[in-house]
Amino acid sequence: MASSKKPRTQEERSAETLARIRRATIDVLYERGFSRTSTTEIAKVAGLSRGAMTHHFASKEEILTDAIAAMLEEVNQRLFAFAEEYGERGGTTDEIVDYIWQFMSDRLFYVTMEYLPETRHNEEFKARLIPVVRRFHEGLDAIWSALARKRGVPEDHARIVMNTTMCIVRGMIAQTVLRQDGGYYADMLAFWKNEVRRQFPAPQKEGSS
Amino acid sequence: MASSKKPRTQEERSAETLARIRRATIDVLYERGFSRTSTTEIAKVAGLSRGAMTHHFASKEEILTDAIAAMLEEVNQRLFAFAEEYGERGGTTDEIVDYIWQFMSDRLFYVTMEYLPETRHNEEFKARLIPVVRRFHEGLDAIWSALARKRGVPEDHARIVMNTTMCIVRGMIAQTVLRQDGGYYADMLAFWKNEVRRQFPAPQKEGSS
DNA sequence: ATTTACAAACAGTCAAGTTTGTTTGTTTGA
DNA sequence: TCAAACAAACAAACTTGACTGTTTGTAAAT
Repeated sequence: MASSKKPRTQEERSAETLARIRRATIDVLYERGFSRTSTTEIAKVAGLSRGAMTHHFASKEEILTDAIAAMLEEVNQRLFAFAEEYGERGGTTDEIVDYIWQFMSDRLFYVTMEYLPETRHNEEFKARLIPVVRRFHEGLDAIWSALARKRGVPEDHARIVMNTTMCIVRGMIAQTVLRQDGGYYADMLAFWKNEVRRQFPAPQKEGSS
Repeated sequence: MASSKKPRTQEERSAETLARIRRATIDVLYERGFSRTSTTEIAKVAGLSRGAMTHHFASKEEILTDAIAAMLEEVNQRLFAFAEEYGERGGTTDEIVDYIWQFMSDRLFYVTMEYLPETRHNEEFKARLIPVVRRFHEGLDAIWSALARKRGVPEDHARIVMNTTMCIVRGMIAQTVLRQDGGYYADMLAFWKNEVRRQFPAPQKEGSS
């Protein structure tokens, strides 16, 4: 019975364990909710002992903020990538709205709703998250600024439309918790896409109406 | 040291105590957050013993759902009252948006954000809240339907604009938790009021553009 | 190339503090 | 006198942080 485990460097072990903890934390947050999220459960989902976690993190709060920050950073990566690709390609406004709706409703904002209220009651928690959230908004800005330049729309105005879009999507996702009705949200999204299209007139072709 | 307490009927005592518990529950929920809301704290804020609460409610969950339902019912009352008064008077669309923003950001949606995620993980909780939330939306519907009839706009369309407005407001309030910037939200609200105005052309006068 | 010493990574247990539901006792109104 | 309204104490269950011990990798010395 030779051990089938390949030897890994300490750094690799550490990095992988941290990743496991982060993933487990977000999973538990999403599936069980903030008030039910215990370090015991996180360790179980991560397949680790609680003692191992105390080696990597000093407190529960540190585990949470680290996991959330890592999650947002990852979203940022994808956001900037999309912004660059989109800027070169010059896509439609509909596409942006769909993209935002998609990645927000795919767990991101549900997880956000779990920890967001905590920041109202925990200054440290809030202080730790504000910088990553700022970066998140820079990522969004990159997308809409690219669009604004292409369409010759003032960036200030683009920013307002962007922020409004984000708020609509947040509000819609919040509502999905108590109201499940696909058509309802589809109608609203369609309506909003129409409005955004109006705000960003297409430069040459692609005007469908 | 004669007791200065006036004798009250059992029903009065009971009703007042229930009201105190409800108020305290919402207060604690708003100020301390869902995960920090304990029955001990609620009792303290209500100025009651925990034992007294167990007489009125069988469980913590019952205390919470009762308080939340009562809060929403009270909002509904005001909503329907506004709808009636507004319908007779025939106010502006700006006014509606302002009104919604006002009562949503005055604690209502902050409290909602505290308990909303819980409904994702607690079916009983959710089942108890869905009917009151439905009534809440009927109240909103009453306002916008009144407007739609006055302006000769299809009610379906009014409903979409209404729901979008609600979602924007929800999303904005959620964002205020991590971003405080009065001007930012003022600009967005102004932009949105403009959009709503476009969707509901004034019947005769009051066209400002 | 081993051996040896050390630090990082991990597991498991314990005690202190909270929280909730229950139970028992007391006061107030019908 | 009886029941509702309230108070207070209790027990069981959780959760967290701290502490102790074991394994795994690293690097220096032989």
